[in-house]
Amino acid sequence: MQRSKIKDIFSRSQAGGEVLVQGWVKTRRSSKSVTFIQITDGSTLQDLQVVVDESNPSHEQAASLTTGCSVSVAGVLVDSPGQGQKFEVQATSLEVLGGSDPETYPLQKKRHSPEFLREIAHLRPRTNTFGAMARIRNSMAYAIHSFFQDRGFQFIQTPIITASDAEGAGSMFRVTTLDLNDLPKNGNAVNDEEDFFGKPAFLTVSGQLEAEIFAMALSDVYTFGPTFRAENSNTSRHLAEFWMVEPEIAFCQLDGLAELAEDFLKHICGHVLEHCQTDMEFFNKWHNDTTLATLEGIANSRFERITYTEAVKLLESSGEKFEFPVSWGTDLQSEHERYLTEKKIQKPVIVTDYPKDIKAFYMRMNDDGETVGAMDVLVPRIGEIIGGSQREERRDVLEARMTESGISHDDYSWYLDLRSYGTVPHSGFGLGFERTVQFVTGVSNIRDVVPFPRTPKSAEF
RNA sequence: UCCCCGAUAGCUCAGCGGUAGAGCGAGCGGCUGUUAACCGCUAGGUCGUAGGUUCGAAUCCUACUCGGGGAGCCA
Repeated sequence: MQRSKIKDIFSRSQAGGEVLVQGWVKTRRSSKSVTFIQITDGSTLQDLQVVVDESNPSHEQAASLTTGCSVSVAGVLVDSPGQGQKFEVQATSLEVLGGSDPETYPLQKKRHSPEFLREIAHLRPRTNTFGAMARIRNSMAYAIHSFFQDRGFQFIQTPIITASDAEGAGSMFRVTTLDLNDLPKNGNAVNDEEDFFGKPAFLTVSGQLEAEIFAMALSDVYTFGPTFRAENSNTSRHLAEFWMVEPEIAFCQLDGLAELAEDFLKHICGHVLEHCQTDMEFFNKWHNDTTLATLEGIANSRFERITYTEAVKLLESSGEKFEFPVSWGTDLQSEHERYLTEKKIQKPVIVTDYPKDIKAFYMRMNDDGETVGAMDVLVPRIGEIIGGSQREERRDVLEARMTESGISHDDYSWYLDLRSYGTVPHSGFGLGFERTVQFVTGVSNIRDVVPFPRTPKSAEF
């Protein structure tokens, strides 16, 4: 008989017929005459109840099952007389595939703290929370690809190892094959020529600059892959290794980019609401009872658009007491972003046109000579979820900004070339995948929305 | 990296100068359909690590390690 996934069993319109189900025991409840086993196979949050009667030759074995055992059960799918489930399986045969010593198995049939589960990251996918998280993460990754594919974007694979070391997005991890206990020296300095690539190499902090290369040939492109930041950031919103989505669009200006960012977030939220209903209801019930309403709000509301200058005025006239004072020319603090998106406007806000001195060299200079065509999308709870800009396409202006920022024209001659040969207005943004999963699920710590979190002083598994 | 808080049984926590406690989990027994079942009994701890104060330290002090909340950097 062919194995049925539990998700498919529950999507049947009626009971009846033989089924073969295989999975892991969540809990078991036994009385003298009957044993109930809840099993999960990860296809859905819902457990399947298997009933083993006293008359069944496997009853003794069934009654000794413990949490974590793997089983293969054949039986008849029947309507469940009990509360709590539509169908159940009346077992005809039961085979234990793998035991699970209850004295040492760390998962119990009760709630565990996220901190404890992180220590057993090889077993936490078996929990309700982490299983639901993995399914939603999967569904969101699918939604990201389908959004861009439907719009004719090309998926570009940018390098993970890079020799560019000044992309302006934070400290980088060095990649080397040199013997750290016996470094080749050139005088007092390390001789990088002896390293694998003949020069220093690093893990990428962003695929943006390389994506721009392809946007200047294929028009609309995106990257979706791992990025690395060696910042000593210890917060619930930062990882040293995380995934980022970076579209880059030729012939597109800042307002078009804002439209795309809004459509993109709405598509992801809509997709999750449509395809992950059971898992989302679980998060809404156990983790954050506002997350479903927030997602529906996003899917159905128009994002607010304000300039940085307007945001500063709103904050100054708010009457709110902030720890950090607001003044034109300094970056918005977390508390300012939260005030705007949670209190003042109460939905996602796209803030544009920031002062040039607090933004990266590649962002396009506005006509006022003071601000650049930058764009941040702020959402409740998380703050900045998307950061992007129109790129500076004028070679002379870009060169001046690079000089100002102390960036080598020689190292980035290829980037400048794009402005010499058929330059066009273009724009792009970056979206932190894990922050988006955090936002969607309402899970408070970013370490719990990624299978194996990498943070300062922690790289287990 | 900075500020605040924490670390005691497998898990979640109480105890806060005088010989270590609970709930859950686990083990054993019971229970004719249960819903993270229920009832009874049992076992389980060098109180994060290293120093110090004291007649006596889980409890007070110092340092370190790890974790949480917030901040900075950012996605």
